[in-house]
Amino acid sequence: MAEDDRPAPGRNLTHRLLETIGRQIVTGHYAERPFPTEAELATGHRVSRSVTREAVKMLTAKGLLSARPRLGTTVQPEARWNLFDPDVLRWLLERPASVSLLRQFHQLRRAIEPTAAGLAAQTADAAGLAGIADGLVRMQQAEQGHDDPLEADIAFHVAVLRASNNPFFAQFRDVVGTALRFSIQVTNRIKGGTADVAAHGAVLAAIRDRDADRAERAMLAIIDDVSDLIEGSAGGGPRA
Amino acid sequence: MAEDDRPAPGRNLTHRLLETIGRQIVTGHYAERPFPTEAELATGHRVSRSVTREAVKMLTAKGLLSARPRLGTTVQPEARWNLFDPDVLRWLLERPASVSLLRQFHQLRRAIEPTAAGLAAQTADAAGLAGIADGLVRMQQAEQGHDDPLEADIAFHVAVLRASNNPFFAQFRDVVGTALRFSIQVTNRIKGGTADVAAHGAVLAAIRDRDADRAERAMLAIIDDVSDLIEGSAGGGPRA
DNA sequence: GGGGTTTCATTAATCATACAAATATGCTTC
DNA sequence: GAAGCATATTTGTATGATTAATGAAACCCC
Repeated sequence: MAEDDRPAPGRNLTHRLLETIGRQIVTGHYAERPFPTEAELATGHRVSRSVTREAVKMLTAKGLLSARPRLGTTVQPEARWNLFDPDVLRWLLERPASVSLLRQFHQLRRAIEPTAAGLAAQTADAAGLAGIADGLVRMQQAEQGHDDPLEADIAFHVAVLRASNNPFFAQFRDVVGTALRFSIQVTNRIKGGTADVAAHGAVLAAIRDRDADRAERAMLAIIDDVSDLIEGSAGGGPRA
Repeated sequence: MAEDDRPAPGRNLTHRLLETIGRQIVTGHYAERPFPTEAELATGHRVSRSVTREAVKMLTAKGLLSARPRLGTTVQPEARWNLFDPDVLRWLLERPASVSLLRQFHQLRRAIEPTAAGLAAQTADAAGLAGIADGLVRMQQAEQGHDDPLEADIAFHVAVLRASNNPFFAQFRDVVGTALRFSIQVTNRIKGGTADVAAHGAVLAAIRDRDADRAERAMLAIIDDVSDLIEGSAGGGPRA
């Protein structure tokens, strides 16, 4: 038993078990075999029932599990999972065939980020603008080796989401961060060119000018640029 | 104690407590006063500590709480909440000043749904098309009093999200459903006109024709139509 | 034999209690 | 004052007993 029971670091036993089981579920470990009962989980992972129950309850809260007396604990269909949960998102990356996942990320970014940029142009306050400007500065510094280019890029995009002044858009910070970190792995060293920083600068300029339409288009250009790399060279979909 | 401790129906004690505390947190009950300790929660709600801990763990999983020894349990800043969690979404509606929330919903729908319609036009399979068509039929029947117009409307929009073949877009079914149900309350009886069904029919037609661009625009028209009602008559933002 | 009802076994749900670990707080000491 | 230490508080972990829900099997009546 416990064939995938790597220690999985965490603050306490419950979080460690949460990580272990969550990863197992998302990676399809229980796709065929039935999910164990409370007692089996507890003995299998050498923890008490309290710890087991609390971990199961957390996974239930994230939509991954469902527990009912007599029926036992069962894995929920994937459609019920809270995909925007940071933990679930992280576990998703650990399963194979994730190129399609990256494509889905970018389809989502394509919908969200241009609109967020447009909203930012309409509603961003001083703090919001400062955050975006700071992200751009970091990207410029990264070009000269004074900052991490990936983290700077993420900071810029997250700042735009925040500046939209809509908490729902801000929720996508994890998705965007994950997608960008993941892009690097797949397309292997795509960012860092000067053209890229210029394109980001264009977004900031449009937002500063309160030109929502231009901000949208500028952001869309950035994302399509990456999408093209992912698709090979098949072009970026609709909107001819 | 327990001034907002309505029974809150639920399968079991843990879920009942989850509902009660979750609603209290989201509605700002603990904005000023400190969050109680485990022991206080247990005695205050007349349940055992196990039940309390499991409810707290579920709220932690949804990003609403954070617990550390000696520090106690504290409410997380709103930016950490998993706003797309169906429970959190539902609790959000119970707090006042929700007109801005409705506006935020529609800003999100405006970003998501047109893109989803475009993707559906590109990738929808037979089942996806059938789902959308079924939603449209229900709307037509609702017009003649044979179905609930609100539920039919929701079914249509959710079907489009599903047909996008991107699980992330499908996640927004709760947001869209919530937004539509909520719209009814605020704008009071806006749907049901024949023009509305025709607009939805246009979306389906575009998707059937595999015309992504037209599908996007048709869906955008539907959403902007509702947005205009929400904003009074201030028009729908960018994209002149 | 068929259809409904009851019983039963299984499993999660709940309660209660004990002890362990972490860590702010305040005291003590230098 | 500053550093170190004792202590009290709060969450974390473990365990045993009991209750409630429920699918499945046994059963009974027709």
